[in-house]
Amino acid sequence: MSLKHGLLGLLNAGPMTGYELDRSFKRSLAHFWQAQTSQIYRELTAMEEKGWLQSEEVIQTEKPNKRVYSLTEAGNEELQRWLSTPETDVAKAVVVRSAFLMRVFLAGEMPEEEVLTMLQHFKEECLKTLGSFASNREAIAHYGAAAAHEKRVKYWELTVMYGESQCRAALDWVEQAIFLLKDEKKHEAT
Amino acid sequence: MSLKHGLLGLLNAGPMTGYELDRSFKRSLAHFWQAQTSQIYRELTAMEEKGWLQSEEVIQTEKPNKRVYSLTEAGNEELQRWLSTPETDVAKAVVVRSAFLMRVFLAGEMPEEEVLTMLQHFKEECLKTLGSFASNREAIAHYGAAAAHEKRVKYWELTVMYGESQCRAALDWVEQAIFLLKDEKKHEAT
DNA sequence: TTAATCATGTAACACGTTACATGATTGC
DNA sequence: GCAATCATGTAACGTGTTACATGATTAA
Repeated sequence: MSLKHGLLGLLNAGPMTGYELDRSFKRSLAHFWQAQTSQIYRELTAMEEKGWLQSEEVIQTEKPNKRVYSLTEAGNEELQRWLSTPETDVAKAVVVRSAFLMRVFLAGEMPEEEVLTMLQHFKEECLKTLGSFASNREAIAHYGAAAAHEKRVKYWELTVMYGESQCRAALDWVEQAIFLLKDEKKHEAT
Repeated sequence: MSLKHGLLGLLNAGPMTGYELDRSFKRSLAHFWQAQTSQIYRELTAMEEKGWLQSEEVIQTEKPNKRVYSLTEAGNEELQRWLSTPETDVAKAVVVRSAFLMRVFLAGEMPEEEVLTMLQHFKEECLKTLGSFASNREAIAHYGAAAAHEKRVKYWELTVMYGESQCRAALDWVEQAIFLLKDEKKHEAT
Protein backbone atom coordinates (compact mmCIF):
# COMPACT_ATOMS: atom_id res chain seq x y z
CA MET A 1 0.00 0.00 0.00
CA SER A 2 2.80 2.45 -0.64
CA LEU A 3 1.23 4.51 -3.39
CA LYS A 4 -1.46 5.73 -1.01
CA HIS A 5 1.18 6.58 1.57
CA GLY A 6 3.32 8.38 -0.94
CA LEU A 7 0.33 10.55 -1.78
CA LEU A 8 -0.35 11.15 1.91
CA GLY A 9 3.26 12.25 2.27
CA LEU A 10 3.04 14.70 -0.59
CA LEU A 11 -0.21 16.14 0.71
CA ASN A 12 1.38 16.58 4.09
CA ALA A 13 3.30 19.47 2.56
CA GLY A 14 0.06 21.20 1.64
CA PRO A 15 -3.21 20.78 -0.33
CA MET A 16 -2.97 19.83 -3.98
CA THR A 17 -5.07 18.72 -6.94
CA GLY A 18 -4.76 15.28 -8.53
CA TYR A 19 -3.03 16.87 -11.44
CA GLU A 20 -0.43 18.53 -9.26
CA LEU A 21 0.09 15.35 -7.27
CA ASP A 22 0.68 13.49 -10.48
CA ARG A 23 3.39 15.90 -11.50
CA SER A 24 5.00 15.99 -8.06
CA PHE A 25 5.00 12.25 -8.07
CA LYS A 26 6.67 12.06 -11.43
CA ARG A 27 9.23 14.65 -10.49
CA SER A 28 10.28 13.16 -7.19
CA LEU A 29 9.17 9.59 -6.50
CA ALA A 30 8.99 8.16 -9.99
CA HIS A 31 12.52 6.79 -9.87
CA PHE A 32 11.46 4.19 -7.35
CA TRP A 33 7.69 4.08 -7.75
CA GLN A 34 5.90 4.55 -11.02
CA ALA A 35 2.20 5.27 -11.14
CA GLN A 36 -0.21 6.04 -13.93
CA THR A 37 -2.21 9.26 -13.78
CA SER A 38 -5.44 7.30 -13.78
CA GLN A 39 -4.26 5.26 -10.83
CA ILE A 40 -3.58 8.38 -8.82
CA TYR A 41 -7.10 9.65 -9.40
CA ARG A 42 -8.49 6.27 -8.40
CA GLU A 43 -6.44 6.17 -5.21
CA LEU A 44 -7.53 9.70 -4.31
CA THR A 45 -11.18 8.68 -4.57
CA ALA A 46 -10.52 5.61 -2.44
CA MET A 47 -8.61 7.60 0.16
CA GLU A 48 -11.35 10.15 0.47
CA GLU A 49 -13.82 7.31 1.06
CA LYS A 50 -11.59 6.05 3.84
CA GLY A 51 -11.65 9.51 5.37
CA TRP A 52 -7.93 10.14 4.95
CA LEU A 53 -8.53 13.11 2.68
CA GLN A 54 -11.11 15.78 2.06
CA SER A 55 -11.60 17.65 -1.16
CA GLU A 56 -13.11 20.83 -2.38
CA GLU A 57 -14.01 21.83 -5.89
CA VAL A 58 -12.54 25.08 -7.12
CA ILE A 59 -14.40 26.75 -9.95
CA GLN A 60 -12.17 28.38 -12.52
CA THR A 61 -13.21 30.41 -15.50
CA GLU A 62 -10.05 30.50 -17.61
CA LYS A 63 -9.19 26.86 -17.00
CA PRO A 64 -11.13 23.68 -16.28
CA ASN A 65 -12.43 23.39 -12.71
CA LYS A 66 -10.29 21.48 -10.29
CA ARG A 67 -10.59 19.47 -7.07
CA VAL A 68 -8.17 20.30 -4.29
CA TYR A 69 -7.34 17.53 -1.81
CA SER A 70 -6.06 17.98 1.71
CA LEU A 71 -5.09 15.66 4.55
CA THR A 72 -7.52 15.01 7.38
CA GLU A 73 -6.53 14.11 10.93
CA ALA A 74 -7.21 10.47 10.10
CA GLY A 75 -4.98 10.71 7.04
CA ASN A 76 -2.14 12.12 9.05
CA GLU A 77 -2.52 9.38 11.66
CA GLU A 78 -2.51 6.75 8.94
CA LEU A 79 0.71 8.15 7.54
CA GLN A 80 2.30 8.10 10.99
CA ARG A 81 1.04 4.58 11.61
CA TRP A 82 2.50 3.32 8.34
CA LEU A 83 5.84 5.01 8.90
CA SER A 84 6.20 3.56 12.38
CA THR A 85 5.30 0.03 11.24
CA PRO A 86 8.51 -1.51 10.01
CA GLU A 87 8.43 -3.84 7.03
CA THR A 88 8.29 -7.42 8.26
CA ASP A 89 8.98 -9.14 4.95
CA VAL A 90 12.71 -9.64 4.72
CA ALA A 91 12.94 -10.11 0.99
CA LYS A 92 10.86 -7.13 -0.10
CA ALA A 93 13.33 -4.58 1.19
CA VAL A 94 16.06 -5.64 -1.19
CA VAL A 95 14.51 -7.87 -3.84
CA VAL A 96 13.09 -6.21 -6.90
CA ARG A 97 11.06 -7.34 -9.87
CA SER A 98 12.83 -7.13 -13.18
CA ALA A 99 11.60 -8.27 -16.56
CA PHE A 100 15.04 -7.46 -17.90
CA LEU A 101 16.67 -10.03 -15.61
CA MET A 102 14.01 -12.52 -16.61
CA ARG A 103 15.21 -12.11 -20.19
CA VAL A 104 18.82 -12.51 -19.14
CA PHE A 105 17.91 -15.65 -17.23
CA LEU A 106 16.28 -17.09 -20.35
CA ALA A 107 18.95 -15.80 -22.71
CA GLY A 108 20.18 -19.32 -23.37
CA GLU A 109 17.20 -19.70 -25.74
CA MET A 110 18.26 -16.66 -27.76
CA PRO A 111 20.96 -16.30 -30.40
CA GLU A 112 24.03 -14.74 -28.80
CA GLU A 113 24.03 -11.65 -31.01
CA GLU A 114 20.54 -10.83 -29.81
CA VAL A 115 21.70 -11.15 -26.23
CA LEU A 116 24.52 -8.72 -26.92
CA THR A 117 22.13 -6.26 -28.52
CA MET A 118 19.88 -6.50 -25.50
CA LEU A 119 22.76 -5.85 -23.13
CA GLN A 120 23.99 -2.93 -25.19
CA HIS A 121 20.51 -1.47 -25.13
CA PHE A 122 20.39 -1.91 -21.38
CA LYS A 123 23.68 -0.11 -21.06
CA GLU A 124 22.29 2.87 -22.94
CA GLU A 125 19.27 2.91 -20.66
CA CYS A 126 21.57 2.99 -17.66
CA LEU A 127 23.45 5.94 -19.06
CA LYS A 128 20.24 7.80 -19.81
CA THR A 129 18.92 7.08 -16.34
CA LEU A 130 22.13 8.32 -14.75
CA GLY A 131 21.60 11.53 -16.67
CA SER A 132 18.07 11.83 -15.37
CA PHE A 133 19.38 11.58 -11.82
CA ALA A 134 21.54 14.56 -12.54
CA SER A 135 18.46 16.60 -13.50
CA ASN A 136 16.79 15.29 -10.39
CA ARG A 137 19.59 16.77 -8.35
CA GLU A 138 19.04 20.11 -10.04
CA ALA A 139 15.39 19.99 -9.10
CA ILE A 140 16.42 19.27 -5.53
CA ALA A 141 18.83 22.19 -5.52
CA HIS A 142 15.97 24.37 -6.72
CA TYR A 143 13.63 23.27 -3.91
CA GLY A 144 16.46 23.22 -1.42
CA ALA A 145 17.11 26.90 -2.08
CA ALA A 146 13.61 27.68 -0.84
CA ALA A 147 14.66 25.80 2.33
CA ALA A 148 12.08 25.61 5.17
CA HIS A 149 11.68 21.87 4.52
CA GLU A 150 15.38 20.97 4.71
CA LYS A 151 14.56 17.64 6.30
CA ARG A 152 12.36 16.56 3.40
CA VAL A 153 14.96 17.64 0.90
CA LYS A 154 17.67 15.70 2.72
CA TYR A 155 15.74 12.44 2.49
CA TRP A 156 14.72 13.09 -1.07
CA GLU A 157 18.40 13.48 -1.83
CA LEU A 158 19.13 10.16 -0.17
CA THR A 159 16.67 8.36 -2.43
CA VAL A 160 18.33 9.94 -5.46
CA MET A 161 21.73 8.83 -4.19
CA TYR A 162 20.36 5.32 -3.84
CA GLY A 163 19.10 5.35 -7.41
CA GLU A 164 22.40 6.66 -8.69
CA SER A 165 24.41 4.02 -6.87
CA GLN A 166 22.16 1.22 -8.12
CA CYS A 167 22.40 2.59 -11.62
CA ARG A 168 26.17 2.79 -11.53
CA ALA A 169 26.36 -0.76 -10.25
CA ALA A 170 24.08 -1.88 -13.08
CA LEU A 171 26.33 -0.11 -15.55
CA ASP A 172 29.44 -1.81 -14.21
CA TRP A 173 27.67 -5.14 -14.33
CA VAL A 174 26.49 -4.79 -17.91
CA GLU A 175 29.92 -3.72 -19.11
CA GLN A 176 31.45 -6.76 -17.50
CA ALA A 177 28.73 -9.01 -18.92
CA ILE A 178 29.32 -7.70 -22.43
CA PHE A 179 33.04 -8.23 -21.98
CA LEU A 180 32.55 -11.80 -20.80
CA LEU A 181 30.30 -12.72 -23.71
CA LYS A 182 32.61 -11.17 -26.29
CA ASP A 183 35.64 -12.74 -24.74
CA GLU A 184 34.01 -16.15 -24.85
CA LYS A 185 33.14 -15.76 -28.50
CA LYS A 186 36.75 -14.93 -29.29
CA HIS A 187 37.94 -18.12 -27.63
CA GLU A 188 35.37 -20.16 -29.53
CA ALA A 189 36.66 -18.70 -32.77
CA THR A 190 40.22 -19.84 -32.07
CA MET B 1 3.72 -10.84 -18.52
CA SER B 2 7.05 -12.16 -17.31
CA LEU B 3 5.88 -14.73 -14.79
CA LYS B 4 4.27 -16.75 -17.57
CA HIS B 5 7.44 -16.51 -19.61
CA GLY B 6 9.61 -17.51 -16.73
CA LEU B 7 7.51 -20.64 -16.33
CA LEU B 8 7.74 -21.32 -20.06
CA GLY B 9 11.50 -21.04 -19.78
CA LEU B 10 11.71 -23.48 -16.91
CA LEU B 11 9.45 -25.96 -18.70
CA ASN B 12 11.66 -25.69 -21.74
CA ALA B 13 14.22 -27.74 -19.80
CA GLY B 14 11.68 -30.54 -19.41
CA PRO B 15 8.20 -31.39 -18.05
CA MET B 16 7.45 -30.53 -14.44
CA THR B 17 4.62 -30.35 -11.94
CA GLY B 18 3.37 -27.12 -10.42
CA TYR B 19 5.05 -28.04 -7.20
CA GLU B 20 8.41 -28.60 -8.85
CA LEU B 21 8.08 -25.38 -10.81
CA ASP B 22 7.38 -23.54 -7.61
CA ARG B 23 10.57 -24.84 -6.06
CA SER B 24 12.67 -24.24 -9.17
CA PHE B 25 11.33 -20.75 -9.29
CA LYS B 26 12.19 -20.08 -5.68
CA ARG B 27 15.64 -21.53 -6.09
CA SER B 28 16.65 -19.67 -9.21
CA LEU B 29 14.46 -16.71 -10.18
CA ALA B 30 13.18 -15.55 -6.84
CA HIS B 31 15.94 -12.98 -6.38
CA PHE B 32 14.47 -10.86 -9.15
CA TRP B 33 10.90 -12.12 -9.39
CA GLN B 34 8.85 -13.29 -6.47
CA ALA B 35 5.72 -15.33 -6.98
CA GLN B 36 3.30 -17.00 -4.62
CA THR B 37 2.66 -20.72 -5.01
CA SER B 38 -1.02 -20.07 -5.61
CA GLN B 39 -0.15 -17.65 -8.38
CA ILE B 40 1.95 -20.26 -10.14
CA TYR B 41 -0.93 -22.73 -10.15
CA ARG B 42 -3.26 -20.07 -11.49
CA GLU B 43 -0.86 -19.11 -14.27
CA LEU B 44 -0.43 -22.75 -15.24
CA THR B 45 -4.19 -23.14 -15.64
CA ALA B 46 -4.35 -19.96 -17.72
CA MET B 47 -1.43 -21.04 -19.88
CA GLU B 48 -2.96 -24.41 -20.58
CA GLU B 49 -6.16 -22.63 -21.67
CA LYS B 50 -4.07 -20.54 -24.06
CA GLY B 51 -2.62 -23.75 -25.48
CA TRP B 52 0.95 -22.99 -24.39
CA LEU B 53 1.08 -26.06 -22.16
CA GLN B 54 -0.44 -29.48 -21.92
CA SER B 55 -0.76 -31.52 -18.78
CA GLU B 56 -1.21 -35.08 -17.76
CA GLU B 57 -2.29 -36.46 -14.41
CA VAL B 58 0.02 -39.00 -12.85
CA ILE B 59 -1.60 -41.33 -10.36
CA GLN B 60 0.63 -42.13 -7.40
CA THR B 61 -0.13 -44.51 -4.57
CA GLU B 62 2.41 -43.52 -1.93
CA LYS B 63 2.01 -39.79 -2.49
CA PRO B 64 -0.79 -37.50 -3.65
CA ASN B 65 -1.45 -37.58 -7.39
CA LYS B 66 0.25 -34.93 -9.47
CA ARG B 67 -0.21 -33.06 -12.72
CA VAL B 68 2.80 -32.87 -15.03
CA TYR B 69 3.00 -29.90 -17.40
CA SER B 70 4.94 -29.76 -20.64
CA LEU B 71 5.50 -27.15 -23.35
CA THR B 72 3.51 -27.34 -26.57
CA GLU B 73 4.71 -26.00 -29.92
CA ALA B 74 2.61 -22.89 -29.34
CA GLY B 75 4.21 -22.43 -25.94
CA ASN B 76 7.67 -22.64 -27.38
CA GLU B 77 6.78 -20.13 -30.09
CA GLU B 78 5.39 -17.77 -27.50
CA LEU B 79 8.61 -17.95 -25.52
CA GLN B 80 10.64 -17.21 -28.64
CA ARG B 81 8.32 -14.40 -29.58
CA TRP B 82 8.64 -12.80 -26.16
CA LEU B 83 12.40 -13.14 -26.08
CA SER B 84 12.81 -11.54 -29.47
CA THR B 85 10.52 -8.60 -28.63
CA PRO B 86 12.69 -6.05 -26.91
CA GLU B 87 11.28 -3.97 -24.08
CA THR B 88 10.08 -0.64 -25.43
CA ASP B 89 9.51 1.09 -22.13
CA VAL B 90 12.71 2.91 -21.26
CA ALA B 91 12.10 3.28 -17.55
CA LYS B 92 11.07 -0.27 -16.77
CA ALA B 93 14.48 -1.75 -17.51
CA VAL B 94 16.18 0.16 -14.75
CA VAL B 95 13.50 1.59 -12.46
CA VAL B 96 12.28 -0.59 -9.66
CA ARG B 97 9.51 -0.33 -7.12
CA SER B 98 10.61 -0.01 -3.55
CA ALA B 99 8.49 0.49 -0.45
CA PHE B 100 11.71 0.95 1.48
CA LEU B 101 12.67 3.99 -0.57
CA MET B 102 9.15 5.32 -0.11
CA ARG B 103 9.78 5.25 3.62
CA VAL B 104 13.13 6.96 3.20
CA PHE B 105 11.50 9.63 1.07
CA LEU B 106 8.94 10.28 3.80
CA ALA B 107 11.45 9.96 6.63
CA GLY B 108 11.20 13.67 7.37
CA GLU B 109 7.92 12.88 9.16
CA MET B 110 9.65 10.36 11.45
CA PRO B 111 11.80 10.91 14.51
CA GLU B 112 15.45 10.62 13.51
CA GLU B 113 16.19 7.65 15.80
CA GLU B 114 13.49 5.67 14.04
CA VAL B 115 15.05 6.50 10.71
CA LEU B 116 18.40 5.25 11.95
CA THR B 117 16.82 2.03 13.21
CA MET B 118 15.19 1.52 9.83
CA LEU B 119 18.48 2.06 8.01
CA GLN B 120 20.30 -0.28 10.36
CA HIS B 121 17.66 -2.90 9.74
CA PHE B 122 18.02 -2.42 6.00
CA LYS B 123 21.76 -2.89 6.33
CA GLU B 124 21.23 -6.24 8.01
CA GLU B 125 18.87 -7.28 5.24
CA CYS B 126 21.52 -6.44 2.71
CA LEU B 127 24.06 -8.55 4.52
CA LYS B 128 21.65 -11.48 4.75
CA THR B 129 20.80 -11.17 1.10
CA LEU B 130 24.45 -11.09 0.13
CA GLY B 131 24.79 -14.34 2.02
CA SER B 132 21.88 -15.86 0.15
CA PHE B 133 23.61 -15.05 -3.13
CA ALA B 134 26.55 -17.06 -1.93
CA SER B 135 24.28 -20.10 -1.45
CA ASN B 136 22.82 -19.40 -4.86
CA ARG B 137 26.28 -19.69 -6.33
CA GLU B 138 26.68 -23.05 -4.66
CA ALA B 139 23.44 -24.23 -6.22
CA ILE B 140 24.77 -23.07 -9.59
CA ALA B 141 28.03 -24.92 -9.08
CA HIS B 142 25.97 -28.01 -8.31
CA TYR B 143 23.93 -27.76 -11.51
CA GLY B 144 26.91 -26.61 -13.48
CA ALA B 145 28.72 -29.83 -12.60
CA ALA B 146 26.01 -31.80 -14.38
CA ALA B 147 26.80 -29.57 -17.39
CA ALA B 148 24.85 -30.22 -20.63
CA HIS B 149 23.06 -26.88 -20.18
CA GLU B 150 26.16 -24.72 -19.79
CA LYS B 151 24.48 -21.84 -21.59
CA ARG B 152 21.59 -21.74 -19.16
CA VAL B 153 23.95 -21.88 -16.23
CA LYS B 154 26.03 -19.03 -17.62
CA TYR B 155 23.06 -16.69 -17.81
CA TRP B 156 21.73 -17.80 -14.47
CA GLU B 157 25.12 -16.85 -13.08
CA LEU B 158 24.88 -13.43 -14.70
CA THR B 159 21.58 -12.73 -12.95
CA VAL B 160 23.16 -13.68 -9.63
CA MET B 161 26.09 -11.39 -10.33
CA TYR B 162 23.62 -8.60 -11.02
CA GLY B 163 21.87 -9.21 -7.71
CA GLU B 164 25.15 -9.26 -5.86
CA SER B 165 26.34 -6.03 -7.38
CA GLN B 166 23.06 -4.26 -6.64
CA CYS B 167 23.15 -5.57 -3.11
CA ARG B 168 26.69 -4.40 -2.53
CA ALA B 169 25.81 -0.98 -3.88
CA ALA B 170 22.82 -0.85 -1.51
CA LEU B 171 25.11 -1.77 1.37
CA ASP B 172 27.58 0.99 0.52
CA TRP B 173 24.73 3.44 0.22
CA VAL B 174 23.16 2.58 3.56
CA GLU B 175 26.50 2.78 5.36
CA GLN B 176 27.07 6.22 3.94
CA ALA B 177 23.52 7.28 4.79
CA ILE B 178 23.93 6.15 8.40
CA PHE B 179 27.22 8.01 8.58
CA LEU B 180 25.70 11.20 7.20
CA LEU B 181 22.81 11.15 9.66
CA LYS B 182 25.02 10.45 12.66
CA ASP B 183 27.51 13.09 11.61
CA GLU B 184 24.76 15.66 11.31
CA LYS B 185 23.48 14.85 14.77
CA LYS B 186 26.95 15.35 16.18
CA HIS B 187 27.20 18.82 14.64
CA GLU B 188 23.79 19.73 15.98
CA ALA B 189 24.94 18.73 19.46
CA THR B 190 27.90 21.10 19.35
C1' DT C 1 -2.49 24.44 -37.22
C1' DT C 2 -0.47 21.54 -34.24
C1' DA C 3 1.38 20.30 -29.93
C1' DA C 4 1.61 21.18 -25.12
C1' DT C 5 -0.48 22.32 -20.78
C1' DC C 6 -4.34 22.24 -17.74
C1' DA C 7 -7.70 18.98 -15.60
C1' DT C 8 -10.53 14.98 -14.67
C1' DG C 9 -11.95 10.74 -14.88
C1' DT C 10 -14.31 5.53 -16.40
C1' DA C 11 -13.98 0.68 -17.76
C1' DA C 12 -11.89 -3.44 -18.45
C1' DC C 13 -8.41 -6.32 -17.74
C1' DA C 14 -4.04 -8.23 -15.91
C1' DC C 15 -1.38 -9.41 -12.22
C1' DG C 16 -0.05 -9.87 -7.23
C1' DT C 17 -1.26 -11.03 -2.33
C1' DT C 18 -3.50 -13.26 1.54
C1' DA C 19 -6.15 -16.49 3.70
C1' DC C 20 -7.95 -20.81 3.69
C1' DA C 21 -8.68 -25.98 2.73
C1' DT C 22 -7.20 -30.88 2.34
C1' DG C 23 -4.65 -35.00 3.49
C1' DA C 24 -1.07 -38.59 3.24
C1' DT C 25 3.85 -39.85 4.47
C1' DT C 26 8.37 -39.45 6.66
C1' DG C 27 11.83 -38.23 10.01
C1' DC C 28 12.94 -36.38 14.78
C1' DG D 1 3.22 -36.31 18.86
C1' DC D 2 4.90 -32.53 15.76
C1' DA D 3 7.04 -30.48 11.92
C1' DA D 4 8.35 -30.95 7.29
C1' DT D 5 7.66 -32.56 2.66
C1' DC D 6 4.66 -33.74 -1.04
C1' DA D 7 0.78 -31.85 -3.86
C1' DT D 8 -3.08 -29.12 -5.39
C1' DG D 9 -5.94 -25.67 -5.51
C1' DT D 10 -10.23 -21.71 -4.58
C1' DA D 11 -11.92 -17.13 -3.25
C1' DA D 12 -11.56 -12.58 -2.31
C1' DC D 13 -9.31 -8.65 -2.54
C1' DG D 14 -5.72 -5.17 -3.78
C1' DT D 15 -2.96 -3.03 -7.03
C1' DG D 16 -1.09 -1.90 -11.65
C1' DT D 17 -1.85 -1.19 -16.71
C1' DT D 18 -4.11 0.20 -20.99
C1' DA D 19 -7.31 2.33 -23.67
C1' DC D 20 -10.48 5.74 -24.10
C1' DA D 21 -13.15 10.32 -23.50
C1' DT D 22 -13.58 15.41 -23.02
C1' DG D 23 -12.46 20.16 -23.92
C1' DA D 24 -10.48 24.82 -23.18
C1' DT D 25 -6.16 27.83 -23.62
C1' DT D 26 -1.60 29.13 -25.11
C1' DA D 27 2.83 29.18 -27.45
C1' DA D 28 5.67 27.81 -31.69
